[in-house]
Amino acid sequence: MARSSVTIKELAKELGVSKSTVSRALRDSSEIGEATKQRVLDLARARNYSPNPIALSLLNNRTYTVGVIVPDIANPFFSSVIGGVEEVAYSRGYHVMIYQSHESYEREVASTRHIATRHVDGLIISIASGTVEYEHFRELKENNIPIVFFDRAAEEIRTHKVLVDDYNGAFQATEHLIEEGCTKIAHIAGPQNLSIGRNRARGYLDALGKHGLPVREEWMVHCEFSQADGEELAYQLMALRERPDAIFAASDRIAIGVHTALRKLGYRMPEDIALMGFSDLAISSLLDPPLSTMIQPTFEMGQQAAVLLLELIESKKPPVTYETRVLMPELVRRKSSVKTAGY
Amino acid sequence: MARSSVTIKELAKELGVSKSTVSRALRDSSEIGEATKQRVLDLARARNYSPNPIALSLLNNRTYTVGVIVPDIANPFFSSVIGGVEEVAYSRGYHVMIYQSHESYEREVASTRHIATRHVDGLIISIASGTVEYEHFRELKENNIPIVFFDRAAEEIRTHKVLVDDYNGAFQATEHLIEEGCTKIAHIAGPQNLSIGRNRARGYLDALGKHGLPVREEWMVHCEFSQADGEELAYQLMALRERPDAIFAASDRIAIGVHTALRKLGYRMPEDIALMGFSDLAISSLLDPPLSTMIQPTFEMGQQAAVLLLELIESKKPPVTYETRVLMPELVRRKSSVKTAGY
DNA sequence: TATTTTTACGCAACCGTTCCCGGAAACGTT
DNA sequence: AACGTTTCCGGGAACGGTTGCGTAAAAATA
Repeated sequence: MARSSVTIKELAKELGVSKSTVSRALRDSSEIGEATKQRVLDLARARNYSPNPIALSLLNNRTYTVGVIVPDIANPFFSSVIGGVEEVAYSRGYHVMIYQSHESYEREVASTRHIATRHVDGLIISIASGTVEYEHFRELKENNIPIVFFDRAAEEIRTHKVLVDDYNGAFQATEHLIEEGCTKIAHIAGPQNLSIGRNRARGYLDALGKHGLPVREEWMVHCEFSQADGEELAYQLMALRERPDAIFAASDRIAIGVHTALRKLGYRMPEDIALMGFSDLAISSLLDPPLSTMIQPTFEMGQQAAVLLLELIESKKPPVTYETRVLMPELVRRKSSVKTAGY
Repeated sequence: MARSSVTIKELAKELGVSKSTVSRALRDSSEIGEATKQRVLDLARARNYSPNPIALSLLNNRTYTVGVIVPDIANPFFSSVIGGVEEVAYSRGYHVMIYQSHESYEREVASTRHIATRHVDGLIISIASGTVEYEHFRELKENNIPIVFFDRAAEEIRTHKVLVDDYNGAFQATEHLIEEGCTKIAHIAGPQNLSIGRNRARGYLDALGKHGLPVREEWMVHCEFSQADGEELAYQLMALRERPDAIFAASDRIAIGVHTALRKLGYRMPEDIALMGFSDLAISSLLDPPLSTMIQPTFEMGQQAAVLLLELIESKKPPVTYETRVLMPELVRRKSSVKTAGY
């Protein structure tokens, strides 16, 4: 099946002028007479002409397309970020190609390489939890394709980054549990090869420290960002001789697993044990009891990432300094953690 | 920022041969001597050559890209379909560009046009609930860009379609409620301008008819596929003088709204009232009680749509006849509707 | 009126690749 | 030795645009 749209050459032949004249008339060049300019414009409109973007790409080595790689588009966190990216990209004439890494290093590398050969103008990415090597990002940079990281960044790659202040968020979350009167607070941490996993764990530890609460090794466990792992670890935690009176999960996915486990075990939240998640999942408010969590500014994160990327793309020379923007998550108090009156 | 990769011309100059020779050697043409072929291949590997896909696109009017337009990528139904599309597309060397219509007719038209000018090889789409005009699809067909619809199709456009048997699914769902002993079954239907809305409503009505149950006008209401609407309408239904003893919601989203309302009102499910949704949302199993629903073969739907589209793209001439594949949804019995023992 | 300037357009190269066509050298055949 | 075949490779057009440069005609100036 072939494409059929009108070309400049056809317009030119029909009007009896050269294709350069048509091209210039279309771009409203000053060196084309008013009369011919009108004739060209009229015919172009009549024939419903639109320039071939592929030819343009070939000419100026630009595709007006940005690639986005996320672990999973079904995750509302990522789809919301993508929404933000799309908004600013589309408004500035760029397309967005979305790739999924499915948390796999191999697929991330494959997608990155694909993007490189596809001559995408730039890449916005949140790295997969399985990624430990960053060579594929260096290759991109060597090809002069700018990158912006969001949420999960490769620390050693120098480029713009848009992050959430996971440390502070976790700190706030933990402090909230403390304010609710909990003293034996456990943490189910995320993968420690991801900075978000490490930072949330640090925030937890420092909050405990600030309030002089004990840090017990057996109360701090870690796993993948998965519901199944969360449920599993909740059983372990509650089986301990010294039970925690609160669990702070590093993500809502984990927290939902914990939630399921606690209900199965017959615990009441928050009376018996308080629960907090991280990164609002929209499902979280539907649970019974609804889950307290840290809301992340996802849409805004996408917008900012896109703004930074387009800046890189459109500037002639590499910037002198790279920027790291840090956005603040916000505490949402729901029933799973709020013991105090008034709720 | 410019791209930097090696071109055929550069390889040719370095080897002292013509670019046609290099091109042919790379494609392993039989009319190039073994010796030169090796030299070319070696240098190409050393210089890390990869052909410029843009130039290729320009040449044969192909982009090896398929567009996908869905109302909302955050909806697991659609993201799962996209997963299926990606799987077969990638395995056959195609890229996938994802667009969101956000249920808006205008955005759907804009995306469709965009896709047309972008010279995508084909389009896979599930139309927005706000779409009533199909002119933009005709334009695509005029440009010889093949389309495959999934789930929500434009009936008057002749092309391949992959649908779910909504009629039968709704029929099964309703029959299931009847088997559980419900006799006063209400239906919250979806938008009636979408075939999936209409077909599910028909399935509901016919199941009632088959079992000789009354069809009461006030027990059949309709709204958008939204949680808020579902909650709203649940209040209305339960306020009726003659209360239903079961509600079949046309989608899980609606059903979740109903679920919330019923709990707020103090009803027990399924004892006081049974509830069924449609199109498993993954959240549905986490509700208390878990929601019965009709699982849709989403991933498979994506695969089939992609297979059909690639077939259209790669065949020279338009097919003599267009195919409509109908996939069967599957009943999932959960607590919200199962009164009988053994659960 | 002769000369210079401006206006308005065409020619051709270019982006990176493929492919048709044509031709030189090496080879095989009588 | 003369001729037809292969084998192997280069030239150049084409895809659909943009753009630098050259130039004829028209307009402005002397």
